Amino acid sequence: MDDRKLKILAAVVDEYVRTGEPVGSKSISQLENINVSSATIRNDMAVLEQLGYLEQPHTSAGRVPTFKGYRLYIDELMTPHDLPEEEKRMLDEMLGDKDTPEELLVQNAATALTEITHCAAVVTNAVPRFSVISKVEVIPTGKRLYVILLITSNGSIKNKACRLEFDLSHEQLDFFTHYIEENLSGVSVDSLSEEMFDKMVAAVSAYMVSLSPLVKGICELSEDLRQQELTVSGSEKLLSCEELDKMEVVKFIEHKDGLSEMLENAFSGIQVKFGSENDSFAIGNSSLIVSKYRKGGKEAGSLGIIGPMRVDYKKIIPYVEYLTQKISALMDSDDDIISAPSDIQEP
Amino acid sequence: MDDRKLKILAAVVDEYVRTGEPVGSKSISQLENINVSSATIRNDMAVLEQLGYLEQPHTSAGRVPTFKGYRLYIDELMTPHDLPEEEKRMLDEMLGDKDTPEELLVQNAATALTEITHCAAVVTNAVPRFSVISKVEVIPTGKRLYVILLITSNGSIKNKACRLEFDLSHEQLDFFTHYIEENLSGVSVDSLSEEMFDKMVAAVSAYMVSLSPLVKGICELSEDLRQQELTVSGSEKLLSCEELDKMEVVKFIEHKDGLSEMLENAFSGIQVKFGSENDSFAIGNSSLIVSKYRKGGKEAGSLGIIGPMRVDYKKIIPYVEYLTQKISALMDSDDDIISAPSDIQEP
DNA sequence: ATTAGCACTCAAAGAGATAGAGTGCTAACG
DNA sequence: CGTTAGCACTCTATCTCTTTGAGTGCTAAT
Repeated sequence: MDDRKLKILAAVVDEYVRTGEPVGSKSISQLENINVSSATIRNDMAVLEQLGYLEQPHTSAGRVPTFKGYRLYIDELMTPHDLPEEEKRMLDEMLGDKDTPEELLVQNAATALTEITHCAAVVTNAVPRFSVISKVEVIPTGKRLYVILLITSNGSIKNKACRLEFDLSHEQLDFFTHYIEENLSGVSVDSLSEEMFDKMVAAVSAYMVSLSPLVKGICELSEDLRQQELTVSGSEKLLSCEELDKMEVVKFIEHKDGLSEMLENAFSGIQVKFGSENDSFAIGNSSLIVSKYRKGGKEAGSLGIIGPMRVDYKKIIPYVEYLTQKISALMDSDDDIISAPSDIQEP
Repeated sequence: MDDRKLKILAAVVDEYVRTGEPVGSKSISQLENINVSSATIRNDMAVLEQLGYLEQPHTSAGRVPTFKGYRLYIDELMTPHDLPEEEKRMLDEMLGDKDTPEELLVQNAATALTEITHCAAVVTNAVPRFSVISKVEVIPTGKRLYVILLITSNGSIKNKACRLEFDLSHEQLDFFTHYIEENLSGVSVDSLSEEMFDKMVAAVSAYMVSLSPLVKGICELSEDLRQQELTVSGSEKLLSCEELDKMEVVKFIEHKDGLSEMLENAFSGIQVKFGSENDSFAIGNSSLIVSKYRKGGKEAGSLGIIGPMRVDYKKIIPYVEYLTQKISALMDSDDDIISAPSDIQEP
């Protein structure tokens, strides 16, 4: 593979991304840093086509990059733009600071991405896998009705109402609260399991059968905590994309088919995947640009955009990269929102 | 206005709703309960057009109802279908029972409506205007960090983390909890106001200045409670509608322009409004079918669908009507989920 | 190895031509 | 007088045919 051929491939991708039309040998020859005639370019393009990097929509049309062509361009040829300082400042402002709740942080990042790229943004929340349960409270609020409050060290607070068969006495509630505190306080969210709660139901039932709904309630709350949530925002932008199949987009908006697999399989660092490469993903001709953000050095969630394959990678990749780095930084400084249970001052 | 002409107008609407094509005099004359020739119908249709009830996309095409035509059809001509018992049972099942939280109830209704009608569903939550605050708890969860828990008699539970300047002693927390309990317990959500909280901040600050963030936190939670929330679900269905302008639909999905005004202006009972009649609403050629549900005899929120003007009113209206009635019934029986504070058994 | 020149291809855009659904009007009918 | 059959007329949708032009591939010259 000739050096000039690579240059031509890059030029074709750039031009196609810019105009959206198949690009011909003439328009390439007129570019600044190309100093060969259109005939030479035609020959090279024919070779690039044979190698599978370009294709023609039909004879006598210009060339369009194949996804193999995009792949080479992204992995080897492209040099991403630098993000100007003022852009960085703008993004910082949109994101929030270290006091911004984690959920809001990724949500803000998603909003920023949709506005800048005019594509759909996709984010997953940070599963607080490595945070621990710092407090469980059971608060009576009415006839046989109790509210369970579950708080983790990373600042998630979940609540749930729970109706029992009988009212609990002061002692019964005390017993239960102590039991739960002893068994769950300081336990990491990741190690919570269905079996664990089954055991607790058994233990608690031995004392008083009608307590078991409370344990079940806590179990359900902990499931909420562990759940990886996938949010796609601005998906309506995909409908304005000429190159995406409307039916496929509508289906994707409804079911988000294949997206979580795509994200799970991604390794760290910025990454670009094409709908056509992966048959579990619903939208052909689409491109997914994602990166994972980290918290405490561990992967915590993903952030990126879904758009047409013809998208300005040079421009968009730096945005996604910067945002994930920034989120990682903010989440780490943010680790001590709610301190570990040992520090809690009991009233 | 001739009786036969009305019959013909109704037939045109029915046919147009069924087929989606402009309807001609011949197809009307072949209908069962029409016993005049196509020529007669042609004459009548010409009159209906002059009166503004019908229009022709172009000469030598059939007629299509104008929105004035739809209006007359809906208000006077149409007889809604009866909802078969099995449909009612299915809806009952989808909705939930009296133990289902109110939010979920309306959300289930929205899901049911999108599935049945293939239109977007719109719901507003029940603002718990007439329910009262039954409990406020402040729970220490870490260094200078407190979680506020606000519970109302209708079962809403809201929480919020709050960071103070200093840690509170047992006595200080006790003082605060008692003060809040005394001033808010049993107060109706509707009567909560900014000024009220301003006074409380002043009173509490006299005791200890650094308590004021807690009051502000409670104030913010109460704002959450009072907020009317508008949810549109299944809005992607609108994009499959031929007769709606895609750009307008996308704009609507993004901003929900004019919808809350439309809903606020609605009076009780089932109601149909057209996008074309109301210029604040974003989607031309659209139709909004809503009804308000009630709680304790008072209007509590709205429920309905947004679709193209060409929609099967005879079929859909009974669904919306039945669902609002059912929700009203469930919400009333549901009024005592969390009993008033006097009934609370303190541990 | 590169380039100019030229014949060739193919989609997109435009120009008629045709078919058919539906109308409006007129004259006949009960 | 309201209703109806008959007929000429209109207008769109669809098809085919032609034209246009961008872009190619090949060949021969540099």
